[in-house]
Formats: sequence, structure tokens, C-alpha cells
Amino acid sequence: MTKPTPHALFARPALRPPIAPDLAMHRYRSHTCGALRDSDIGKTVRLSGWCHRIRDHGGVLFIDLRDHYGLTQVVADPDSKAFKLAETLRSEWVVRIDGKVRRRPGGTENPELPTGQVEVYIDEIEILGPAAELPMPVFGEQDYPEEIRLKYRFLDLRRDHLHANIMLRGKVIDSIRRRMKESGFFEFQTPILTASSPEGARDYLVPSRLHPGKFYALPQAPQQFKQLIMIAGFDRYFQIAPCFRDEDARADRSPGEFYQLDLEMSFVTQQDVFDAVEPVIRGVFEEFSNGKPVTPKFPLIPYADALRKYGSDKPDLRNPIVMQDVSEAFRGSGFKIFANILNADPTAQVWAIPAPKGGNRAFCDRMNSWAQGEGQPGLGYIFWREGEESGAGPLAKNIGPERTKQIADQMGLKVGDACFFVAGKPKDFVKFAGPARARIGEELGLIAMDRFEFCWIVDFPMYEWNEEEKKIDFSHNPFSMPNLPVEEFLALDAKDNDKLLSIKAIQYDIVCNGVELSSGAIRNHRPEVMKKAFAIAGYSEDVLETKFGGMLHALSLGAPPHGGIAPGIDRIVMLLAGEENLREVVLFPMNQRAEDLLMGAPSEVTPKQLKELHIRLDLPKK
RNA sequence: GGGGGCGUAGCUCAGUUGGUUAGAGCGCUGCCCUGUCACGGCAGAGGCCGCGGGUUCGAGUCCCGUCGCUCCCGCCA
Repeated sequence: MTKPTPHALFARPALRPPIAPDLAMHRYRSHTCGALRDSDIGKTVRLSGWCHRIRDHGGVLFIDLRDHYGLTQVVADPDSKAFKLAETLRSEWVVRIDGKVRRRPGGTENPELPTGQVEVYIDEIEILGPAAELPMPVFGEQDYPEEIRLKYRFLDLRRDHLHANIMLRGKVIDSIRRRMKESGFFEFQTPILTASSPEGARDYLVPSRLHPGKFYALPQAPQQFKQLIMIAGFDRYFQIAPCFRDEDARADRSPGEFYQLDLEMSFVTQQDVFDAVEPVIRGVFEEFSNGKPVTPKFPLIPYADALRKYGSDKPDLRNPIVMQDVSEAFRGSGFKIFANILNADPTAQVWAIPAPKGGNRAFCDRMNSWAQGEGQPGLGYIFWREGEESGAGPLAKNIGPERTKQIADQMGLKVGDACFFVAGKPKDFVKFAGPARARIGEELGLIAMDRFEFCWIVDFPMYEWNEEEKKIDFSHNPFSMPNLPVEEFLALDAKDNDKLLSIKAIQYDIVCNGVELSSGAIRNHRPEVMKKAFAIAGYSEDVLETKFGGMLHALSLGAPPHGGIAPGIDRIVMLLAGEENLREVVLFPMNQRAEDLLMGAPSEVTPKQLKELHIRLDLPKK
């Protein structure tokens, strides 16, 4: 069992509760368990809390009494009339104790507790809430299986670490709200019961009792509402908005529901959105980062550059590795595999992933077998070491010293370094090159862990080629404004695929430490541009009218140019808390299968309820 | 929908090439202990080894299936 570390519980500021005069003591407490100090010595006090840890020495018995605010040691010995009762207490019983504050005997002070100079000698104990044997201990910081933690979430939340995370979440949200309001945003509440939207994720549906066969949907995001708020002329909207999506979970993606800092602004360019959002995000991170540095000015990285340099549209900029195209060093070289790939396809390239200080065979072979484990044929490499300054490894021998030097010069590599290579169509190998860059950075300890590195990813392509259906598709959000003058866009030839695929959308992501916090966009607020954009992707006007008629109509009655973004609250808190899993920063999370093990959701309902809703079940066999 | 990992006491885990009565720590019950803060000591209770089938003289251990949890891919305004 790991030693419990003195953590945030003990550092939690001791909020001062109402202190009752001794003679008219409050029913449950005169002080919290984090309040008592030297200056309280001699006072008669009343504390209530949980028995965190009990140490019974026979003749003297210590209880660490815990509440939200902290920990106080209370003591009984056979001279106390409460001694017999004290001996029956067990872990996590809730008790009220009355007693006198006294200085701890010399040498027995506990410097790790703010209350560690004093203790309370018990006169009286009242058992307020006994506890049966615990399915998981509250004491200590040991890991327990998710299933037990979720089923007994209220116990898990008593533990210091989670308790502190949830408090951090509250403070972060407070700070975001304050900063947003100070920046001139107004908070609005949008409907939870709304209409099913055909785009994007699966909806959660809610049957209507009054309208047989019809359903509400929970919002995947308040996207259309916030645009309507702009059309209504409110100018600057925000909301800590609950969002519901019926999609499978990931460690950084809650199943079912999550929260976004949803915001939208009228009469703005992309840069205006950045100027509004960046100070809020930076401010929040600086406020809660515990001194970890935060990017002072978030760089703008075009989507294509992000893929080329980092192999990802959500690059972790704490990793200094930058990839480069080294196709020329391999074209027509003696390394036939790469030379043939380059020869066969004019769009094929070879990219280099530099690995500073990775210049030894053991490391390079380890990376190679990692690549094979990832389903790759391997990961070609060159490394440079003493005595083999012109490059070592089979690849170097194949292409010869001149080309090897060309690569070393281009990549700025020297003796002691290595370089890995991926070849093929960038579109295909980038899915492997990105993780390889991350892996190399991790293995070589190149990643500066103690910082928050932000960037904006910009210039997303509006369309992409759907190879399966042999047609043009929206690549991200169909409601983003194309980055072309309106007249020029309207005049586009819908068959000019090269031109269409080169169009950028005014759309952007904000990324921190390799985590995508949000997408946003300047919205397409011109119905005729929207119709054209959908026509290019092969949607008829009928379809658009059926699916988004209400929105189109609103846009046609005087819509301001507008745009926004919606950073994920859960992910922000996750980054600030240093957690890998969203469940650690959500009060009552569901498990991976979108079940609430504590409340037992989802659950069956009574036939009466179903009948009222005009629903008959058609369950899968078995 | 697909792939990887895990499943042994209330909890965390160990369990050898298949071998006799499945262990430890925490927790629980009882006894002892007047300065601990992961208190200490003694004794005790507690097991469908996830479930089902198979191989074998013999299965916690090997094989097949299945269920559950988890991580990843697909999916994700």
C-alpha cells in the first residue's frame, strides 16, 4: 500500500464557519475540522466529521476527524467519560464531538497538518451516521478498479485527490465565467429539450407524450441556438453549456454528456475571436497552473503545416521534434524500397523524423520493433556515432555517405543523433508519423512536461476527396464560411475538383499539449453561399431545406457575420489537474459503456410509462 | 462493429514446468497496549480462483467459448 501523501486536503484553505458562542453552541459544530490553531487553545469546541483514521493505543485513542475543510486530531483516554464510546468508532463513521482544545505535548506536533499544533480532548461523542464495512477505503491514495470507484462514487469523492479535483473544476468554471463577463460576454441558457439535428453525432432522443411518435433530442451543442442569439442581435453570447452525444467514449471523451465553454460573437473576423478567447484561456491556465509556464502568445499554425511538421492536427508542441521532407535524398538512391516508392508515384514523399541523442542501435531497434507492433513494415533509420560519423545502419550504407550527409545537414543532426524515415503518400503515412514523433520524443525524454503549450490550428480545408464514394465531401464543419469572397465562391465550377479541394474554411482549433480543446469557425451566414457549399458536396437544395430550413430562413432575414468557438471544460480541467482521464474531473461520470453505476442508468421503465409515451419495445434477440 | 490488457478474500495483489490443505497486506471480529499520526502485538473469521465447456490421473495454472471492466481503432456539433 502506498503511503498517503499530505495533499490538497491539508492545504485546503480553512474557511471560517459561523463560530457560535460557547454557551449557545451550534447543533453540529463551532469550528470546521480545518480551523483550529494555537490561538484556540483552551476553548471548548464542537466538531463534526468523518472518522478518517483511528489509532487505538488502549490507554489513549486518537481519531483524525475529517470534513471538507481539513483534519483535526481528537483524543480520548480513560479519564474521559466518552472513552468507552470512542473505542467503538470505526472508519468513516460520522460523529459530533465536544471537547477542549489543547496544545499537543512537546515533540508530538504534526507539521504536515495546519491544525497539527493542537488536538481536541473529547468530553462527549454523538454518533450521527454509523458506517457498515466499506467496499473501498477512503484513507490513502491507492488505485481501485473503475467499477468499484464508480459504483461507490460518493466514497471515492471523499478521498482527497478527487475531492480536490472537483473543487478545482468549480474554481476553474468560476474563473472562466468571471473572465468572460469581464470581456463583455453575456450568459444565456439554451433549451435542453430540442429538435434532433441530422448532422454529426448520434442524438439522445426523448419521446414526446403529447405528440405520439415524435421525439425531442438533447442538444449535441447549442450551435444553432447561439447563432440565433447572434441573429437576434445580442452580440456576445457565452454559456457553460451541457452537450449530449450518443457516441463511444475515450479516456478524454466522456460518453453521453460533457460541458463546453460555448461562445459566439457578431461582426467579427477570425482574429477577433482569437483576441477574445486567448486571454480568457491563458488567464485561466496561468491562474491554476501552479506556476507552470503558459504560451504567452498562441502561434497560428496552418493545418497543412501542422501535418507536415508534427504529423498531427493537434500537435504537442512540448515535443521539439519537427519533421521534414527529405525526398530528394532518397530519389534514385541505392535504397531501392524508398527510391521505388518515389519513382512510382509523383505525390509520394519521404519524411524524416529527427531523434536528437537517439544515436545508438538499441534505441533505433526498439523504435523499429515498436513500429512493427503498430502494423508497419518497420521504421528505417540512420544514426551517427563516434567512429561512424558518416552514418551507421543499413539505410546509410544503401544510400552512401554523400546523401547521408545531405540529410544530416538538412536536419541539423550530428554525432550521437538518429533520424527515422517514413515513405509513401503523406496522407497515408501521417497517421503513423505523428505517433512516431510522439513516441520518439517520449522515449528520449525530449518533452518538456512542466508547461502548457498552446497553438491555434488554422486554414482547414473546406472539402476533402471521399475516395470510397468518389465525390467531394465536407472535411469538417459544413457551416463554416469558405475563405473566399462571396462572388468568387458563388461562381465556382462544381466540377473543378482541384480548385474546390484547395479552398480553405474559416475554421480553427485550439490545441494545448496535444489535446484538442475545441473547434470553432466564422459561420456561413449567407444562405446562397450555404446552398452553394452544400451543392458542391452533392446535397440538393431540398435536402438542405428539409434539414436546416429553419436556420436558412433565419439567415435570410438579416443575419450579422458571426463566429465563435466552444472549448471543452472537462478537458481544460483535466489538463490543469494533470489527469489522463476525464472521469477524474467529473463529479458523477458514466463508465465507458455510458452507464451510471451509482444511479443505475440507463434502466428499464414500467409498461405504464411506455404506454403513455406510445412506445412498444422491439428488443434484439438473446 | 473490431483489436489489446485485465478478472484469485470486502479491497490491493502473489500464486513456480499443471501436483496434495490457494497465500500476503489493508479492512473486519476478539484480546493486549497511555502519545500515535500508514501506531504496534497476538488470535480468528472470510474463497463458485468471473461463468460454461474441454484436455488430463489431477486445472487458479493449458485449450475453446462466454460475460464483465478498461485502453485503443471505427465513430465523435
